[in-house]
Amino acid sequence: MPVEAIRRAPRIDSRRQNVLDAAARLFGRNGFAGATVRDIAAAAGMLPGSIYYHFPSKEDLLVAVYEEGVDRIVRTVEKAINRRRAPWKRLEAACQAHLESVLDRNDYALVVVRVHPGDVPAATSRLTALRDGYEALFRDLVDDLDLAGPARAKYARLMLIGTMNWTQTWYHAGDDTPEAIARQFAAGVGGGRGAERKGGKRET
Amino acid sequence: MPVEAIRRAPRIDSRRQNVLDAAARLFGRNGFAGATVRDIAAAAGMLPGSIYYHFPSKEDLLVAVYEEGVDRIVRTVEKAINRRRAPWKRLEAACQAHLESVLDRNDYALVVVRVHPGDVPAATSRLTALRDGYEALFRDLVDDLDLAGPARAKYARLMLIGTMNWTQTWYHAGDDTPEAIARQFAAGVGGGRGAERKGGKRET
DNA sequence: ACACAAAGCAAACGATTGTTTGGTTTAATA
DNA sequence: TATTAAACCAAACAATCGTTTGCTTTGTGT
Repeated sequence: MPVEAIRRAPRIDSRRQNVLDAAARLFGRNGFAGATVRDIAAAAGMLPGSIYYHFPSKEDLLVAVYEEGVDRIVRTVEKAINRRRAPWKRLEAACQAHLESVLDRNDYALVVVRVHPGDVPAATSRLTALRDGYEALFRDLVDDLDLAGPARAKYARLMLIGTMNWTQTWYHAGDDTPEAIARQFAAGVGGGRGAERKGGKRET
Repeated sequence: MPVEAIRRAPRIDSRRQNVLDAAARLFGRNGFAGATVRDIAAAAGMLPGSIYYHFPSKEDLLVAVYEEGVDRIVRTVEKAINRRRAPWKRLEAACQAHLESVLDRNDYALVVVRVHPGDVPAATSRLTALRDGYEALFRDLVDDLDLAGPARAKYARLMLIGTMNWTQTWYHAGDDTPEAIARQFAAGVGGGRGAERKGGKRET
């Protein structure tokens, strides 16, 4: 019986999640280099040094936030598309879910969108892999459409992801709802086909 | 006659441009907070303090780079579209010019794409205005198309700009040429209409 | 050749950076 | 209640940050 097995139950009110939330907020707003450990600690209600009880370094903290960010978007999008069957509706639902994550200023989603994997040299490949894993989700969605050729599918996917992640630079409250924007985007790559008509029938 | 008029001719080999180039390189690669004055000075071949002979602050240096960045893209795009007459060809040429600026790792273009106006609080409105001024160029191009309604025109513009600026996150050497990508993008928002066929006739 | 401004060096400034260390509080277990 | 690990504070560390200052070099017009 290993010694490590003898452990107390962790304290209920662990503030690790507070640190993660604060870090997500500041990384998402100011980027990796622009957010300081002191800012994060203050936002989490503790002193700078206390951060290092929960995470061994600033970079590890960023990776943890990034992982949870990808995890949240994946879960949100998967839940949205699991309720649909028609390929175009599934894509539209995925776009809407993604856009809501980004446009509601969801801190974790902003980190994934804003922080470049290259900003953290020691974790570049890890962050890239996470991002690629998420985008594979959209690859499947787009491949299920009946687009004219694999090239169009590839670029439809790239256009959608790029377009959606760029919304944070121009969107502000009062603009169209994420739902309306998602419909426009999906219709955009659809090119007259697909799900852009609200209650319309399918094309022949 | 004002005293300031009595000035010598500036030295020919002024290294102000070297500083700008070095700053563009590092701001574009590492962002504003991620690039240090020392790095920039070293890349320009001088000591950190010497930067402040040419620019009063790091923020002013960023603004200068950003201005030149916008200026370069505007000139490049305008030159590209002035040779075309057909609206779809003009849009396609503009996209190609923009993409070449970004994908050839043009340092100045990267700064405009990467640095958020909000990263430099003292100059946010200035940078936003510059960016908006450039995007107005695309507004005109898209409005000249015969898209179904102003909403579609607006989102076609947003999709194009977002998509193009996002390419830097996935593009690497060996991928399709900027020309091919531009054609795909323009065809994407065109939706079966427009200039996606290479030597094709215009639609009726 | 001389004067003078442009351009840059050398060296430091105080502030802030990520991080470490040792001690202290808190709460759960036995 | 005594024990023990979890969780955090308090204070500092060396390094690096943007920036300033005083002095020197470089080049150009007269």
